[in-house]
Amino acid sequence: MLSETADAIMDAAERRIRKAGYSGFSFREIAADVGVKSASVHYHFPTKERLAASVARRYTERFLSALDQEAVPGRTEIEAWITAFRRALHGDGKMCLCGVLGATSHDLPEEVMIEARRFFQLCLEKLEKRGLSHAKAVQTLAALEGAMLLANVLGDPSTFDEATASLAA
Amino acid sequence: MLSETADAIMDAAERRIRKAGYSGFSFREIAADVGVKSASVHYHFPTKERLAASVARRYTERFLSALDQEAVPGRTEIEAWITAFRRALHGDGKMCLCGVLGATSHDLPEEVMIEARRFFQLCLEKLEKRGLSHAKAVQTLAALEGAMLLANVLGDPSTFDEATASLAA
DNA sequence: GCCAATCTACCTATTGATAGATAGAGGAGG
DNA sequence: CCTCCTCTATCTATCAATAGGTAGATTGGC
Repeated sequence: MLSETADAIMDAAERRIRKAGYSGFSFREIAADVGVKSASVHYHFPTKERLAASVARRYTERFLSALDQEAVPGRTEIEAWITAFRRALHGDGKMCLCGVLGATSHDLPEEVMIEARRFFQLCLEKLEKRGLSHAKAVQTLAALEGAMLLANVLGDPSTFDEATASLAA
Repeated sequence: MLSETADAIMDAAERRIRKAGYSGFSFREIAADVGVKSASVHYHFPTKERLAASVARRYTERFLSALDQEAVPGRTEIEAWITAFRRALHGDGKMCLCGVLGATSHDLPEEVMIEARRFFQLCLEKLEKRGLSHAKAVQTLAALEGAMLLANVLGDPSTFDEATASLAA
């Protein structure tokens, strides 16, 4: 359903949003990344708000499905979450996309804010479905997002492992 | 040493950065908030980079000194940290300023990135000075920043208390 | 007179977005 | 096979608004 170009646009937008946030990327930058003109980006995604919202929704879907694939026998549920977040951290985009968006939540266009919030709501829902209390689910997700933030700002990926070490216990 | 106007400029800049990040505010917006022209903002802070870096440094100083004031008898060290972060959350700016900046760390001008990183380094140093292991310090700070992020994006301040409930134990 | 502080006015670059032209693919009908 | 039409996807060119930053005049207190 999505053309090759639309896919490449979303890839470029995801990379840039994870690095610089919603107000830190432009249509022309995305277009240059993909190798087209900015008008072509508008053809596939009429507004910046819609582009960012589409990218956030795709990110959420991919993240939740990646989580399912980390659930292997002999590994606790929380270990699977740690692994999934660590993979997101070590990919070329360093931060969680919805973490970056969520940090400036009060300045986002509505559509984008809703998608960012949805990521966290679905994560909590999933954690609770695995038997965690609401409080424990919130604590786990906060610890994982905070660990990514610290690793990012300190420029040291091993900080993520240190920060999440006690979660598995 | 700092004029009244320079102070008001930093106040406005801090509010806007906490809401929208480094690329989410402009000299003209700050000027309008304060009630002067944008050229006057440039007079006090020649570049955007220097303004943001100054704001981040002041935020760090204020935060660390606020921490000291939360250290009352009969309250554990970690309870003081939770209280200090909760105060930052409930102020008009919802997120931790250095948390917002740190999320887009890889896109910041160098001076600003250094100040954001410094906030986290000093926080860790202080936690370790109170007897926490490095790992425990990292876990605590990650949990607090993550708790702010979740409360912010979910639009529910009580999430912060839920997320930090187990830290005091 | 001097100096800090503010102003008006402007510069160049970039922003998100739109209009309109163009090129090519794929049918439909003769 | 050929012509006409439509649709998709891209382009060029442009818009008004806003960005960060600068030059130079003005104001008012010491």
